[in-house]
Amino acid sequence: MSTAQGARARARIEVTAAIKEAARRQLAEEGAAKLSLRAVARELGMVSSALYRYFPSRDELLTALIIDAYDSLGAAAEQARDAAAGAAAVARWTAVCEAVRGWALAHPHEYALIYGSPVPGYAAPQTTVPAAARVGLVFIGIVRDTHEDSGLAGLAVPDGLRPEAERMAADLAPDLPPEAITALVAAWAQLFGLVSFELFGQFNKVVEDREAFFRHAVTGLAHGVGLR
Amino acid sequence: MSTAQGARARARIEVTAAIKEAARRQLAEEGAAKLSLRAVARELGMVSSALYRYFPSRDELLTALIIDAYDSLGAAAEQARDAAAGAAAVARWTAVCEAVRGWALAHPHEYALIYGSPVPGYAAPQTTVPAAARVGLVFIGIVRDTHEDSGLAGLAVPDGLRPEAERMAADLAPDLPPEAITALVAAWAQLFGLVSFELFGQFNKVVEDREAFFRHAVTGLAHGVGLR
DNA sequence: GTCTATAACGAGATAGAC
DNA sequence: GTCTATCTCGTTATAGAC
Repeated sequence: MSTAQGARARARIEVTAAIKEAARRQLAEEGAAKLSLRAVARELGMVSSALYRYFPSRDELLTALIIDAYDSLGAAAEQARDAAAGAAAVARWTAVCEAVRGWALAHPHEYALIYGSPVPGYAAPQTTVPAAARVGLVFIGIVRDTHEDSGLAGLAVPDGLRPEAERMAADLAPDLPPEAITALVAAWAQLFGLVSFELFGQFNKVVEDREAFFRHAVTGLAHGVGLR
Repeated sequence: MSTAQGARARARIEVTAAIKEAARRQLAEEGAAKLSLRAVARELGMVSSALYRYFPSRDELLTALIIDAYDSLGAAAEQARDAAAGAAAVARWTAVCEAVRGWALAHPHEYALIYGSPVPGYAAPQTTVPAAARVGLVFIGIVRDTHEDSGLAGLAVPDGLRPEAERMAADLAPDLPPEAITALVAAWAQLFGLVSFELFGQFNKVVEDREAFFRHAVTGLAHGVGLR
């Protein structure tokens, strides 16, 4: 009886994975806006209604893909952070940035799903938030280590932004100075600007040696958050 | 006869504009991936085959929308630059950045069309390049003015990036130092990272006072390209 | 209980004959 | 330019296999 349940549970996990895999393939070919349950079912030799045992709606399948993508990116970032554990703060920062870029280049359609244009008619639920936060937390961790260790350099915030900076710090990392959190959020957005421009074709005929360019740019971002 | 031709030409321009307008509405509702000539025709009370007199394919209609969007954004940037003509370099820089953000907030779907995920199965032709370059040229102009006037401050490029920096400078602005062009291209991508994060929902529950945050972040970008 | 398959709905897209 | 027949889609109800 327990083995029967185990087999069923295992089968369920496998089918769920197969559905998501097929959906990711479709994501690459048609884009998120055209993701269709029927096409996924067809590819798997199933009938569309059978998919509803695994995902209650098309939107929930999309949500699962989004969470998987955020988690995969987050894991890549965490792994890069751990692999660079002994290095200086700037080196750890750039290592994580390069892991983000590497993941994006390896998974362009999943990247577009989470950091590209919103899917019309779809609103991501709050369930995606923890997975989405993972990358950011890695960067916060690096800044926190430096803050506690050698301190952060050259950060400032104008008076007009002070309340918002304090609000963000209270929300995201109460142990860090508001100036650092403000710079961090900006650097976070700017990092993904660099990745998106490369991935979405904006650097075509502009930047050729993208790896060197990216490394230099994210080193600048590291300095911008007070790492030295 | 010349009046008849004039009227015909005028009608053609009007219909073309109506088609693009309807297409933009569809862009907002269904997204670029689902832009369909048939739906556009329906909205205009035309038959789909009639549209082919104005746009030879869906892709050409998309291209026209993309060029219009780039031109509209470019014009907004140029206007902001001209309006701030007398001000200091950093103020002119932030004014143009704020115009970019303002345009994006006012035209979110057109922004997604040009700076969001690529449309599956569509590749933008070279015809879009001049329009796409307009915003960038505004920023180059500000940096050039400062370079010629008071000079640029604190720019450097590592040895590994030197050849690429020189290649980019030769391509984009041979009269400017390669360090400045490198910083400028990075700032350009980072600016759109800030705008995209706000527009695509990444700042939800993170940044509340977006205007103040943006102003501070782009001031940092201005410093990053050597403006003081 | 858990799953898959059949059939159907209403809506919309599409292809082709006329 | 119009009409129609045939596709697609998400989703549900239902019946039966395991």
